[in-house]
Amino acid sequence: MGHHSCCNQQKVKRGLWSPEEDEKLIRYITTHGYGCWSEVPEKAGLQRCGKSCRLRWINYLRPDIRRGRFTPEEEKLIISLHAAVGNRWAHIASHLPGRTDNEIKNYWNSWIKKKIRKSSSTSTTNITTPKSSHHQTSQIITHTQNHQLDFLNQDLSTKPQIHHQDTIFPLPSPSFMFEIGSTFDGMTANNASRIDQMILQENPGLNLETWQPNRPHDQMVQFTPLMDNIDNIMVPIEVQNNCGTNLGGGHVAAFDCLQRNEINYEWVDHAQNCPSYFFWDHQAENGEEIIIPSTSSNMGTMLSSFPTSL
DNA sequence: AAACCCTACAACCGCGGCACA
DNA sequence: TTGTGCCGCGGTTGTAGGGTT
Repeated sequence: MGHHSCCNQQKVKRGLWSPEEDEKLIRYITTHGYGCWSEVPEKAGLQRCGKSCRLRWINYLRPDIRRGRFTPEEEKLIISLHAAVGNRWAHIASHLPGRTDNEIKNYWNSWIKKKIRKSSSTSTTNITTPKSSHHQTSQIITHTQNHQLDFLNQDLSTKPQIHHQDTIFPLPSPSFMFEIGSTFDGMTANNASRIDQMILQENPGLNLETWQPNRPHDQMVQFTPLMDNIDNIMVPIEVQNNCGTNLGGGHVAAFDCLQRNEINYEWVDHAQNCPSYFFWDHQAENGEEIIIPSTSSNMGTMLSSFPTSL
């Protein structure tokens, strides 16, 4: 027998939930919570297995669920996220408040069907199903290294919320900045690969002087994510000396325009082929950057405390 | 009016991962 | 270290209800 023999017991009811069953479950969960799902059916007086109760509550009964059609914004977000992470429905759902993984999965599957039907009924060339677009995106992710997408794997529920009106560069949507090239101590740092255009959209017209007048060689680029709830965007970089020799590579975190006082680096020294990390604190200085060495363990802490945009 | 088809979405199933003894 | 129980995830199936023939 497998893990869930409880669902095969004869007394356990299956299939659609009746309004009476819903009422029992709602009454129980709202008064007792749901610490242990396996205990819920008995305590709530239901002839169901705990798993079925959990599913019913999560996907249908919980009060913060959002019903109705997906908005164009939600649809765009789903498409972007799916392009980035594939069929990780729970992860995609975590970016859409009130929507469940099941709902998004169902929506996507019907959307796929529609698209396939549409494309097969029109042209035989240039057919693009979501599956093939995902394949293309996977190649991009591999190329730019998976680390660049670490921000997609974070639990965003506990992140501080920042309001748009606080931004230094007023934009209709949250934005991030990072250096696409900079010069320091006779070395240059460049981002090693192009930014995934499906995830970030460049905002033209940034005033560099406004950013950092004492470092005119720096090239700052401002990007707006095509998805909400993004923080900690990791951009691959390479550093060369003034002869063009590669000194190392790693990732630099793009930093939020709203709180541009933190930059995190993950750095791999090409000569020693070992990772080291440091934290670049802009707030502690007066126009001078101070590099504070740190360990890989507190790197994780810093990344998780990276400011969030909404 | 009845049979059939299609679609949306609710619900189930098996599996992997985790916690704990 | 291993076994067990549980949770959560993603794939899949079932079903209600509306539309079409």
